[in-house]
Amino acid sequence: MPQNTLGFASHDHTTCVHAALTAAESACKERAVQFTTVRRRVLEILLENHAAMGAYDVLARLDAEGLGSKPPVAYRALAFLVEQGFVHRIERLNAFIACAHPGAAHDPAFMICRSCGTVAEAQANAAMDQTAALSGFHVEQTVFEAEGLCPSCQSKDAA
Amino acid sequence: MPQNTLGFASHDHTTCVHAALTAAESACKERAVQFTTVRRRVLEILLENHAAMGAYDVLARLDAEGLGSKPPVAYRALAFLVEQGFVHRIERLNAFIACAHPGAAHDPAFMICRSCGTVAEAQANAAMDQTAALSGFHVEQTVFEAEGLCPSCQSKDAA
DNA sequence: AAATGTATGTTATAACATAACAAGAGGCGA
DNA sequence: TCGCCTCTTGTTATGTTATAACATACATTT
Repeated sequence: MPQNTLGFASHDHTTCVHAALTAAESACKERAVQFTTVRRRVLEILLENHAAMGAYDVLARLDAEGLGSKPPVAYRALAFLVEQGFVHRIERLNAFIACAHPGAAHDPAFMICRSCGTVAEAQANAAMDQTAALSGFHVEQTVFEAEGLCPSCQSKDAA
Repeated sequence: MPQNTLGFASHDHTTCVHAALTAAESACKERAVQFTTVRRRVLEILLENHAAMGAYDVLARLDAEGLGSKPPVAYRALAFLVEQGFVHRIERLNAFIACAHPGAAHDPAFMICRSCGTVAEAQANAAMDQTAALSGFHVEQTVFEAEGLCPSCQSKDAA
């Protein structure tokens, strides 16, 4: 079930950011949870360049804006955003990235370029479920990450 | 906590440990790399109960046996074993587990029980490669981990 | 012995993450 | 209004995971 890969292609960024924020806002209203200043700002920071950022990188930004300076501030906002599905955690990098498919139910997969650090989100298929079902394992969450070289870094390698 | 289970089934543990050590030993000979005391012992520790262990847990064991007490000792041995394919890293748990299919070329997938902590290794299919190929990404390594409930913990849940 | 390559020992610190408790802000019923 | 409840944020302190950097040891080759 392949999908588009925001990460390696250019796009209309302003529209994309706006769409993501709007989607998050309305999802919060619907679920009766609060889209507070800190939470909103963290999502905006992650959306800025679609990069995977460590919790402490996010925290540094918050601190610069006077929104909090202690690790729990960042971790709590990130935990909220991950819970709500607006942000994904990249285990391989101990980092976080804004969801590229806001609103859609999904089982994300990531392609991580080891050279430039770009992370692209794709749609994983249900491959794991099959395997798991055979052993009676009940899957609740999946981590599916590939590390390698993105198209642009492959070209540079060849040069 | 199930002990001496490979995945979610019991097995002939003595034979399994012996096979894994023998396979590692001959692979090292073939590749002209050294299967030193520390490296061998770390693999043995991980094989003992097929559990995923943190680097510091492994280090505690090494320390108790006088084989080293500082983090780099454990991390270096683990890095070697991962490089050689005798051990896998579980990103989700920041932990390490002995390979359940020594010698076979593979692309491992893991099922992690959030209740009892048991980790089972399965064979991943090439699902990611397909998805990645469409975007021109060159996959070098994959992380494929599922978290959920193992058969035995599902039963307990129902009770 | 000197040079080389690989492995180990050690110090120090970086990087990532959370427990625990205090304090504010807002809603809501008595 | 007051008191209560809940959610969020602020802060201290610490726990956990990981690596850089440099020193030493040990075996092999020349």
